[in-house]
Parts: sequence; C-alpha cells; structure tokens
Amino acid sequence: MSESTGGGTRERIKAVALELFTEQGYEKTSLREIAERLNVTKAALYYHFKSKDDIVASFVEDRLEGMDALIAWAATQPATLATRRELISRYADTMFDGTQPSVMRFFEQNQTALKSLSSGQKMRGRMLELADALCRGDNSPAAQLRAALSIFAVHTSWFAVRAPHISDDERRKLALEVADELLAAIGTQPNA
Amino acid sequence: MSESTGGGTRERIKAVALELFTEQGYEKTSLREIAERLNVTKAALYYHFKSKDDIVASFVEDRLEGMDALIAWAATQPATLATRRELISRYADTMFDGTQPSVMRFFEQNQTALKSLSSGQKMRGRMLELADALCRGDNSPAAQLRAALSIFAVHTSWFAVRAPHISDDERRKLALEVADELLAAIGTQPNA
DNA sequence: GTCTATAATAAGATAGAC
DNA sequence: GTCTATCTTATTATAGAC
Repeated sequence: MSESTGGGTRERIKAVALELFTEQGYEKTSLREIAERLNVTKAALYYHFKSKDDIVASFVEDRLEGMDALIAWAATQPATLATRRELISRYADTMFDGTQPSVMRFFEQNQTALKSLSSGQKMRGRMLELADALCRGDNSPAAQLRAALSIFAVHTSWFAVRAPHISDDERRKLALEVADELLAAIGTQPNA
Repeated sequence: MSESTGGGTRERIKAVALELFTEQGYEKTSLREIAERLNVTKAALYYHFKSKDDIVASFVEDRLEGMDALIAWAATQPATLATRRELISRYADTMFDGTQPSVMRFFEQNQTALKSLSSGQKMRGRMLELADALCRGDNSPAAQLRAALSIFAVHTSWFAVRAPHISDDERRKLALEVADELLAAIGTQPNA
C-alpha cells in the first residue's frame, strides 16, 4: 500500500502540476519546480510525460469525459426549463467529484495560456456546447448571457464566494438558487 | 500631425502590448515580439519602460483611477437597490471609454499571471471593493454571489456573447437587464 | 524508474555608440 | 530616441549511465 517512491508517481505528478499551474500559472511554473516538489529530477518527469503540455492533457482528458456525458445526455432531452435546471444541477454535481473542480479552476485561471494548447481548445469547445445546451430553443443574446452566467454561478460559488465556513452542500444550493433564477428567463423569446 | 517615427511611441507600445498580452497571454508575449510589431528594437522599449511589468502598470493605472472614482462615489450613497443599480450602470458606462474595456479583458484573461504583479493585485483589490459596494448591507454568501455575477454580466455581454451584429448600446442594455435582476435579490437578508 | 549531464534556445535586462 | 552587442539566467527537452 501507500506511496513510498515510485508508488503512483504519475498521479502525484498530475496532482502537483495541477496545483502549481493553478496557483502560479501554466507558463510561470517550470518542470524544475514540479520535480523539486516531488523530490525527483526533471528527467523523471519526462519518463512519465512526453512534454509539459502532455501533463495538462492528462488531467484535462479526465474532465472532458464528464463534460461529454453531460452534453450527450442534454441532447436527448426536450428543450424545457426543467431540462435546463436538471442540466445545471448535474453540472454542479460533477463539481463535487475528485479533481474535477480543481481542473475547472485551473481552466478558468489559465484561459490565455490554454488557447495555444489543444487540450485547452477542447475544454473551451465543451464549455460552449454546455452553454448552448443551456439555452437551446432560444439563442437570443439575452439567453446566451443568462446561460453563461448560470455556469459562472456554479464556478463562482465554488471558487470566489468568501465564506470560509460554508459547506459544499450550501455552496451547491446557493449556486443552483441563482442559476435557476437565470435559467427561468430563457425560452421566452423566439429564435434568431 | 500623424505618427511618423517617434510620434507617441510610448502610447503605441502600450497599445500593442495590451493587444498581444490579451491575445497570447502576458508570459507568452516577449518584448522581442512587441518590438518587432513596432519596428523598433528591444532596447528602445527599455527607454520608455523600465521593465516588462512596468508596461502593464502603465495601462492598469489608467483603469484604477476610474475604479477609484466609482468606489468613492458608491461610499457616499445609501445602501439601497437604487444605488446598486446606478453603480452597475456607471460601471457599464466606463466600459465604453477608450481602452478601458480592453484593459478589463486583459485582466480577465491573465488573472494568474497578474497575481505576482503589483498592478494585478491592485486591480483585484478594486474589483473586490466594487463587489462589496454592490452588496453593501447584505454580505450573505448569496448576496456576494449575485454581486459578483452582476459584474460578470457586464463583462460577458462585452466579451463573450456571440452576436456579431449587436451594437454597443444593445450590449449595455442586455447586461443591465440581467444585472438589475440579480441585484434586486440583494438586501433582503440580514448581515452575518 | 530515476539519475547526471548537457544541448539548444530564448528570455529579460544593460552598456555604450550614434 | 533608437541602435548593436552582450550578459545573465532560465527554460524545455534529450542522451545515456545505473
């Protein structure tokens, strides 16, 4: 059991990289720094990953699967308010699982750096698909804005609301309360 | 008139840097690249600015003044819904002036990189002050979330709403419609 | 699976001529 | 106000021993 040296080194690299990339930024974090935190050398990193952005790809891929499942499910549902609410609720649920929230925070904090990485482009594409699914049937600018903000509501209640003693469940409830409000105003306008 | 060589070189550097920093990211954009776009050398840049982050400071300072004025005004007003609405409306107005929106976009796109820059810390501080002003009298988590989202509403309608043929005025109207909705639910809960 | 050593490159910044 | 030339330091990445 447990991780002496060599245990789940690949996973440990992913975890440390995700943390440092989020705190300091992708470009500002060097492989030397990651290696030092793990008490290994840079060369050891290159045994597990073929490049710096391959590390990013490794944890972004995990998250993409979750997004795809969500988007696929939405496509099978009618374009009603009930569907929109269930969709954002399911999205909020994914923010509880394992490293998923950390990956989203990393994504939000490194948008520009990720523009030139294919993992970043994929994530961005999925976020747009989710936003589209949230305002399906009403693609007016107002609906697009509300859909985008309902996603922000979930992220913001996780990352930015300054209330140290609030529980995960309360954050979720909070986010959905505001998101539901925003989604309720979608669908009342005709398509463009 | 016009800009042969030497016209308003300092301003031209600011403009090009702001554009490249926003498009590609602060860390990824080198002084060499900025110099090449202006058909000067790196050394010329160092005549006008003492360092790379001094360029950032130069356009962030401009924007900080506008933020300070807004925050100071808010402090003189009563903590009512009318004040909140007027405040977000005035904030939206500042997004029309000159390079102000570009600076905010740069800020949003380079949050992590700006963490270690004093200009970035100042901007972040001002955004928090603005958010606080928007939910003064009700610092519940729900109010904080709504205040933050009302700011996002303004930014998102500018930067992210995919509607190519929409006018600035329509974007402003859109943002305030959604922001007003969010702000209306603030103030109904007691302070913590 | 991890190491030492190093290649290859590019960055931010400075000195001093013009 | 802009140039050439250079310093210093860091980076990503690879080769090959153990």
